[in-house]
Amino acid sequence: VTLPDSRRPRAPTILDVAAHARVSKSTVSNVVRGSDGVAEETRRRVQEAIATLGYRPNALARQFVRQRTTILGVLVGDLENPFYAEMAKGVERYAFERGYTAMLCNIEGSPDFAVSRVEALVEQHVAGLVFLALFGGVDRIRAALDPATPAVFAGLREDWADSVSVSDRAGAKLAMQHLVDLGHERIAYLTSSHVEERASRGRHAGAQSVLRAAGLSGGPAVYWDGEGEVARVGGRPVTLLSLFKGRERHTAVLCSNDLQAIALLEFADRQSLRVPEDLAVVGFDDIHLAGLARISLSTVRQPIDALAAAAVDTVVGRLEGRTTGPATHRSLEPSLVVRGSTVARAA
Amino acid sequence: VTLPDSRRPRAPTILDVAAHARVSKSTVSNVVRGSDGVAEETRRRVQEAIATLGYRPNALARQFVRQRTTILGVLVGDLENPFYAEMAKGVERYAFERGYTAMLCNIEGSPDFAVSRVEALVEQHVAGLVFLALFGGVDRIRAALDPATPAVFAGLREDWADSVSVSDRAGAKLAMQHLVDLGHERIAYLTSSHVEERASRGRHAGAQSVLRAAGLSGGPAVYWDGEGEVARVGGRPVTLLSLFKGRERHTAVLCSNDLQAIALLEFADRQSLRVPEDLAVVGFDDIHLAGLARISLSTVRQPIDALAAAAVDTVVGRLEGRTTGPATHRSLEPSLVVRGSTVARAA
DNA sequence: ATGAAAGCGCTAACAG
DNA sequence: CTGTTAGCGCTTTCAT
Repeated sequence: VTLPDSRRPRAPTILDVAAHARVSKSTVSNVVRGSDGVAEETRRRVQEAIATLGYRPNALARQFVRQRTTILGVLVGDLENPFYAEMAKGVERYAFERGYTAMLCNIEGSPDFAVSRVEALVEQHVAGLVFLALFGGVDRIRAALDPATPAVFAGLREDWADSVSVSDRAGAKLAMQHLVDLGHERIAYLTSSHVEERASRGRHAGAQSVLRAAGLSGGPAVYWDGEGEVARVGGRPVTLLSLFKGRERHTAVLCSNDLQAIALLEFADRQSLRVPEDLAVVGFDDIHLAGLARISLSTVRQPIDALAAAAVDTVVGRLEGRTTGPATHRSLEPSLVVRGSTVARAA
Repeated sequence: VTLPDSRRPRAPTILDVAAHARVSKSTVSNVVRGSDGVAEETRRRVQEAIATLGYRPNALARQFVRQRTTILGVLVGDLENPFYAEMAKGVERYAFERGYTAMLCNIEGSPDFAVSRVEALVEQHVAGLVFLALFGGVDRIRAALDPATPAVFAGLREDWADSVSVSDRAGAKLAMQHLVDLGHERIAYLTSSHVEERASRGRHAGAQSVLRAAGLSGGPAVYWDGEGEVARVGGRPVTLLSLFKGRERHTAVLCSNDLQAIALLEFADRQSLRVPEDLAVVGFDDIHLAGLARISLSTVRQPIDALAAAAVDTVVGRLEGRTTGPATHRSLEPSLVVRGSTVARAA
């Protein structure tokens, strides 16, 4: 693939352009960077030289001398989760529009992956970081971070850095109130290790508060990873099915994300539990999938595109000096999308 | 966020380490790069200095002097399509395992996006490129490419560069033979602009050959973008429904990818066409989604993880000089996954 | 408005 | 085995 060195003509440098245009390399640099204070006539000559030589600035050299890239590092929870995929897509697009290239790293829910990816990104001197997720070992992550590199959390919140997210409490409340309004009295909150701790706690708290206000009793969070028949309540294993059988059965569930809710629908189908008659299910995120007729999952919608846009805005604001000072926290509004998993469709 | 320059201590450089260890910077460089020919004792001293100073090699400087990065550029068709998301995930992981960082760019099915992303990647001097998709304007893409940067196509084939893919013909044949075996006599081939031309043609050809061999008549490819009621056959609009109604109705469809097949299931549901009784549907890719009980889509499975692994292997092979010479083309085997969209489940 | 010059931190010959 | 040296291509003062 590579030609022998002697035969491959070196790409033209700023020096070649300078010679061709009979100016100094500083002037060429000024023209290339669009700095003002270059005579119109000179600028023209330089641009002509650039064109005829086919000069392309060497990004590596620029990055080196400035000790800064125009790369935005993006930490993705798991690309297989459409929520992250959609967020990642949005972030990539907005970043590109603003002149940054996105470097997506998939941390697959693993703290070790997260740390190694952050280290790689920092080593690359990325201009900024966008976290779409964070699992475990916050200390190790923070240690790997360069304090001069702005970071923003999108779709989740950490106090020590900028963030853009929806209120987990508010979202969970919307969902819970909907279930309570439908007459459900025993409603479980299902979460999993794939959902960030803090987000999950917020959602649980929101759920509890609605239940209390309605005079109903809330239970502890139930952990279920979306496969197998066994869940955990307060660290003790219980069969998932036991939650939905017997006198004390739950008739509705709020899931901590759509993927889990869909897995629960699967489970219900296998167990011949009718949804929504025997079991109402609400998810969280509103991934596209949730809207398919065959899934038809009621869920709490996160404004994914707006989150992505705001997150990019936030880091870029720091990078361009428009924002300084302590961490900012923007909160966007969740909304409820009612579908067939809670309300039987009119036939 | 940034401390005043005077107060932020410059990160230690190779020179500081050299001074501290009382050796020359070349020796430090040799130790850092793991080059042999360094006395054990010296190596120890240097490593100690590195540790006490907390020295971290400056990747930007290295990249600059070598005029090469360890970044792999990855062109993704559309992250919202789980097929690409799963591929991207695999590529990122395998690349990282081999010491490369992946830079994912989403081209969203647009030629302009593709060109601009490739330009950005080339400007960054990525070590290699992995194309998971390619839409239109191949010439513009090739023009933007640096001939010294190896590129590989994963999941699709282009003759002018390395590729790893499954045979579209073989895959389509598996699917078609399945439908023919089930007794279907009028089977449509549905494709869309989101599927690469070449792949789509291969799948259509495979489908046709099975139909001919069975003495059945194949038709032209039907274009449908997954939404709306209107499709196009040979450039002329027809209502999608007309394909499935009347005496000449098709009783089965082979779709060019799973996402389209799922959209077709939606359509069928809306039109009260029963699947598989009135209409059998086969997809292509076998994204996870296809296996959900509520979707249960029969499909042609592409070995996504193997494709990703092989693709990374291929570029890395070029980069490390293990492969030279003309473009290589690896072909992996597709397989058929039969589910409820073609065969009614036993009750 | 333009030019001269000093690096940025590292690699890679080449000498010793 | 270790040190010396010459850049890589660009940005950025600082003179002119």
